Amino acid sequence: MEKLVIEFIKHIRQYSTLSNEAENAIVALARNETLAKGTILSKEGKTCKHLYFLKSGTVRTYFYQDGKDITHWIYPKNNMVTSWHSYLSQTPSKDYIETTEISEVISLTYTQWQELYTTFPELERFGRLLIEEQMALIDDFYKGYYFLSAKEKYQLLIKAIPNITQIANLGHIASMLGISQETLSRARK
Amino acid sequence: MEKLVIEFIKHIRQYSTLSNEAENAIVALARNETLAKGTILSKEGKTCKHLYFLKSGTVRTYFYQDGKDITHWIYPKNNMVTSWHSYLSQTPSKDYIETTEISEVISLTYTQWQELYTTFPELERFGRLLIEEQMALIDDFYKGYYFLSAKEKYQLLIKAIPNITQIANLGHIASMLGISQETLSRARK
DNA sequence: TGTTATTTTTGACTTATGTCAAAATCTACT
DNA sequence: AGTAGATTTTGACATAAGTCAAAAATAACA
Repeated sequence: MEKLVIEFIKHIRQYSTLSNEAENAIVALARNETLAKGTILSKEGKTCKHLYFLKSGTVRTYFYQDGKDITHWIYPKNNMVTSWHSYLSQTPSKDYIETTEISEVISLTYTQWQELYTTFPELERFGRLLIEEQMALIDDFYKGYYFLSAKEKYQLLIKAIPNITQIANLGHIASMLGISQETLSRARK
Repeated sequence: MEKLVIEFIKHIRQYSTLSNEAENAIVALARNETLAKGTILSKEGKTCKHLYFLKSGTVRTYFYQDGKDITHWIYPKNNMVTSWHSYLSQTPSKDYIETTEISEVISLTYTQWQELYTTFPELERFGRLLIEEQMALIDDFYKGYYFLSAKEKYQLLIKAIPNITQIANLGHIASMLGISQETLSRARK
């Protein structure tokens, strides 16, 4: 089990150089979990308190709009996952986060991170670079998005998450792209 | 002119406590400019090197898709502005940034910020909080966006930028929302 | 291996929004 | 104030994508 945290440390090291003290602090605080398929990590109305590192498995974030289940994003393994708006502003979430297959996650809470940021500047750097990366991805992905046809949207997603068809079903992918399942089915031919 | 930098310092102070040394460093590096309407701050193909604080005026970011001018976002005064993907990754931009009226901006370069981050932890905190705020805004704004009707999209924008009709014309707003100008014109009645 | 459940595809029809073009309104400058 | 330019609105029509429903394909499981 402890091995999982080491994977997370390795991940952080890709962003910022870690002192031994910072590493020890993270190892001491991090929670390791192996989660069954369908586990809910965060739900609507609750403030998302955790920032997760998904070591293995797949996670889907979704919300309900007019009673319909809309996929927000699908996260393959080795990604940082949370309900960004809720986590960053510590206000109630509109999202659900669920595992769509058996998954291993390492997590710390928002409060723990705030303390780590103050104590270890190199972790504050990690925090900054992490969000910057997410921001750059989003800024790029959605540029001109709504002027694309259903087919072009699908192609863009394939480029962003090549194995998306292996880790998510059509309905989830379609709602993530903002198109109907039927249209997506027709588009990919 | 120097007064402008003070406004920027005030802005930073809303995010992080500044030491005198950090404040002096920013004052020494910051560039103040008053820009005529239509000034291009960054263009397609070039790497966006500056992070701007828009003290007064209005800025529009846009790009070309199939030869059409698509507005990415409109920034009212007192906002931090840059071409996020290009600035954060220091790679060539797809965006243009232009003032749509006479504007005052204070700016530092990406390189300057990297040095400031390393020297002053409180500025690294500012950098982190700034990008976190942007991220939370985007995450919230676009949630379920493409399942909204033209009218609902417009209402969402009004909520995000109440004075948008004063600072941008219909065509710019429409392309920003991903709808045609005609549809927007009909929707807002 | 047969049966049931789930997911994906296909078909028929509807609709919101796009496109092109012209008219109307607003804005700015001499 | 009057003219030219830019912006917004209106009209007519085309079309991509939505919806509802059923069939086909795939996966799950006894």
